[in-house]
Amino acid sequence: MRVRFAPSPTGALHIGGARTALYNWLAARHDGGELILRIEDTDRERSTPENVEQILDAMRWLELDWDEGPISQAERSDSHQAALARLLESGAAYHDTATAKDVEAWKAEHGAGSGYRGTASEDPRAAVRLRVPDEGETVVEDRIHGPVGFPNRSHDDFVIARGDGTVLYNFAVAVDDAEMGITDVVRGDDHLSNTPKQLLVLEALGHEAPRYAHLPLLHGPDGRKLSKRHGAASVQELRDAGYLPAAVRNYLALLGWGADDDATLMSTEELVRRFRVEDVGRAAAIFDEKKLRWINGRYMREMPADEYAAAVARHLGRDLDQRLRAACEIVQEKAQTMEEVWPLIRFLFESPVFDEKAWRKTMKDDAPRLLEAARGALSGCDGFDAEAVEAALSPLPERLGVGAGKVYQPIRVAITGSTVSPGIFESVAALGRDETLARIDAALARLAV
RNA sequence: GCCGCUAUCGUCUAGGGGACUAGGACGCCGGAUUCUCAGUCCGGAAACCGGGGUUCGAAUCCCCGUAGCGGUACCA
Repeated sequence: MRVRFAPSPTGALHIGGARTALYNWLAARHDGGELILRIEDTDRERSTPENVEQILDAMRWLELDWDEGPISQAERSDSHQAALARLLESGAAYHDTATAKDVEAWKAEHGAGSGYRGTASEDPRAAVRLRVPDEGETVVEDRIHGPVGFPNRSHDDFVIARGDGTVLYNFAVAVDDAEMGITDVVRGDDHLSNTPKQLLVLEALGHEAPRYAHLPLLHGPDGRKLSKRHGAASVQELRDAGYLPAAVRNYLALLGWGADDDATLMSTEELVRRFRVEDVGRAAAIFDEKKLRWINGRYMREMPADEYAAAVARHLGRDLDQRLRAACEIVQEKAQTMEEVWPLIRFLFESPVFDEKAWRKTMKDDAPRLLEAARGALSGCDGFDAEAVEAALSPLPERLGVGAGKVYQPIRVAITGSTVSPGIFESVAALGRDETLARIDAALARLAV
């Protein structure tokens, strides 16, 4: 099996494109086949090196490797020209000077259901059209949709090369897929209507057609086509939002495809083993970040501690020192994304910034008494790991005759500035005795004012 | 307009004529775990687009609507 992922470099790789890449990759790896990366850059305007690099970047981040390429479609123009010449010579294609307006006029005369048919011109600088039969239909044997028939009569003799001789997408794709020995084309549904044209080109050239599978499109939460308005719509945005590549692969795999036993969390190895193109659904799916978050959280919690710490360090752009390791230990159970990590551990690296609302809520009249008691217990505490801290603090509520929250929340606010943090014992232990006492003192001073 | 595709809880889906009082997951709501938040555990609400057929029987098959989407470029 030889499959290909063939994006056009028009900017960042979108989630829909990422899923197409993933499905091709899964199909290839499942089958022991090859994945070819081809860049559809025949539109010179939009195809910049930066845009190409963005796609490669996204692929690498997703950890989807390819076996051949990236191959520039534009650089295959010699092959395209040769194929074009053959069609011109055999009469399967012809030069035509007709403009869009001419085509429109022709249709007005012949009926909207009839495709345009032109007449051959001697002008070598006219666009080239492919002759489409008037009778019969072209059938796409799609692995997901089943057979889909298109009446030939409804297709125009479509343009395959511009007046300047450069070829157009539907022609280039057909030639490339055939010449590169692609056995399976797996791409978005938006290409289903293009497929009969490519089939017509293939037939005119005498090439065998690959198998086709058209994936349902991905939509945004409003049911419309996915775009920037929908938040994290590109792979780099997903990365910046703190998602893990493995979690993204898992989630994307589930968008349009499901294991027969409804399994949700699947390792990449499991996805490779179970994925089958013919099991992909037919309806468009909506990208739901909530579920991605949940899956991501599961992956974050299940990561080995070392790997987790390394990933956090990388995301934060910080050195992985002892302090960061300690921070990771107390936060791993809590964060759903990498982005959520920093706010929870920040207090270990910087002085607390007091959230005034939190302060007012917790620092009530008896706060000085409670903080003094906590301070005393902690300063006299034997050792300072989480167990020791718990042993020192846990008798306090009963001794002071108040609820546990009454004692712990002021401490939390004093050391973190916020009412939200990792567990209080772990947080205090990670901060260390000196700093904890200093922060409690600072809070006490602030209260005295 | 023309040519296609699609249609099960809010979302992702299971289902492929009787096993369906339509299952699972996310989300949501409620409860528990009372150091916050998160997590975890338990429970709950929540769907077969509409109308015709076919059949003893339809979420499952067919037709017609409707809606959404795609193509209809000398874009990809």
